Amino acid sequence: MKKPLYQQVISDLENKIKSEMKPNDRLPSERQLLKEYGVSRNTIRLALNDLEERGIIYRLHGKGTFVSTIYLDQTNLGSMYSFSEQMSETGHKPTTQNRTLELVTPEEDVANQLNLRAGEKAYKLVRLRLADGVPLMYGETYLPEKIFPNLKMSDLKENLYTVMKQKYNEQSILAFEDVQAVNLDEKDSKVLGVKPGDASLKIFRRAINDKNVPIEFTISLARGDRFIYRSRQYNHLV
Amino acid sequence: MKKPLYQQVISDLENKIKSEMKPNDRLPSERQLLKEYGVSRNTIRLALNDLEERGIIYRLHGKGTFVSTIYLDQTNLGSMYSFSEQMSETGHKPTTQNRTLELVTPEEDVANQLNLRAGEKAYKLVRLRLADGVPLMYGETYLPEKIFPNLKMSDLKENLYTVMKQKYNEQSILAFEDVQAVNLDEKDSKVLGVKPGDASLKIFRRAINDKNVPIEFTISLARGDRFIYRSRQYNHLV
DNA sequence: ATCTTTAACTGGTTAGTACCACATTCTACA
DNA sequence: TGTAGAATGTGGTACTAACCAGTTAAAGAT
Repeated sequence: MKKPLYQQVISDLENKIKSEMKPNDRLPSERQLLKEYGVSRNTIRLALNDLEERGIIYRLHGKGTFVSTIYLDQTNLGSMYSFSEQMSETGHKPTTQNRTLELVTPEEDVANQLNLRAGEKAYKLVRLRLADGVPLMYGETYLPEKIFPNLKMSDLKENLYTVMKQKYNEQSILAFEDVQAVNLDEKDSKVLGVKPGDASLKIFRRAINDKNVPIEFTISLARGDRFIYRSRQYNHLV
Repeated sequence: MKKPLYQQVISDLENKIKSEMKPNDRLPSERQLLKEYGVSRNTIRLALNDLEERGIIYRLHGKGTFVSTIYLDQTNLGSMYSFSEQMSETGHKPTTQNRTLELVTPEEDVANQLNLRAGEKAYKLVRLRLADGVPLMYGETYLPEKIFPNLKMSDLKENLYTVMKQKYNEQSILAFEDVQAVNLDEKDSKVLGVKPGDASLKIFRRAINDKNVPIEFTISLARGDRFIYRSRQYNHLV
């Protein structure tokens, strides 16, 4: 499985930027890059578009293409829609401890979030996420039984979203996330390995599939000193 | 001032989608669109890229291009891009105290976020936001002088984004927001009217205009017990 | 010397063509 | 009557070739 050309250019430029360049340094012009890599300008621009979109570079008409500043700070871990992906991207080794998986009748608030009727059950999955071996995030995930029947711990060796897709052909198109700051209590602070009272991000995530049916509800606690929630907002007002 | 072709295609497609199409409807194929609009495939793909990036459409290799589900639901508030709007929608009376506005040479990290060169100045605006008279959020906003020359306190009777648009014809298309949980120190806790050590959301916002030029950088502190950061995540990963 | 013009950069837009990879349908062979 | 395979449609990648539109610095005129 060989990568497309422009993705190779992306990787290469990204590495060079990371290792050899400083913020606001100028990159070679598009016409120079085209010669260096032996590809067309189209391909170069595809690669640069990607880097620009991800905030790694910025372009100024008539002046050139430059290294952004935001890129370097490693602490930027991004929003949590896929913990493992984001970790890998930022060069950290992500691990997940699946602690418990049980079939429960959820509390009313959780049931509401999942549009469950009285008595309908859901799987409750408790996970601890670590980066480079350090606890970073603790999460309780609820998955409706009617959508994910017969879910097993052994399924969860894979990424959760992979399991959803492959075993159940379910996929989250849209997720709503609410983020709140809380002071950790004794118990939770112990789990995350910090002091009681330390600030923590509490993230509520509600994911729905393409038919607007809720398929996941997760409550997470993330260490305030190590986790940054990142999102991007588009304003298409026109 | 005539728009580029592909932007016309974007507007036109966007209108059609809004007025005539339903979620998951299929758009004409790229090769059909190319004939309809009398432009090259390159141009069509540029337009579709934009719509895809903004979550309005999604593409499936071999199958076609489709209308996303998210676009319809009007609740387009996304996040905190406009404090006042959001508050009104939730039924609270928002007020803003503009405390200070001064022209400063920002620290390096702020300068970097705004892509300012050494010595370039920015307006620093300090604001306190209240809901129903209770302090809720404290924010420092930096605005590049070269983009907003001659900014005055009296301009700020209006909503900041209204001023940007009307006085300077600037508009933020995309904003990156990083959200972190912190424990408040003595000073900040006093401003927000809570106890030192209380958890708070620290929000970094970097907004750029349609030319990818940073036009705003804001650092906010929001009361953890009263403020929830809300966002939505689209996954058309397939 | 100073100002104006021009030339030579930069990224931005557009056209046209070709082929690849995935998905579906139609067709021909067993 | 199936089933393998071809044909056709979709988006994805890639190249070539121009020209447009800002920016900067060199060349020229005053």
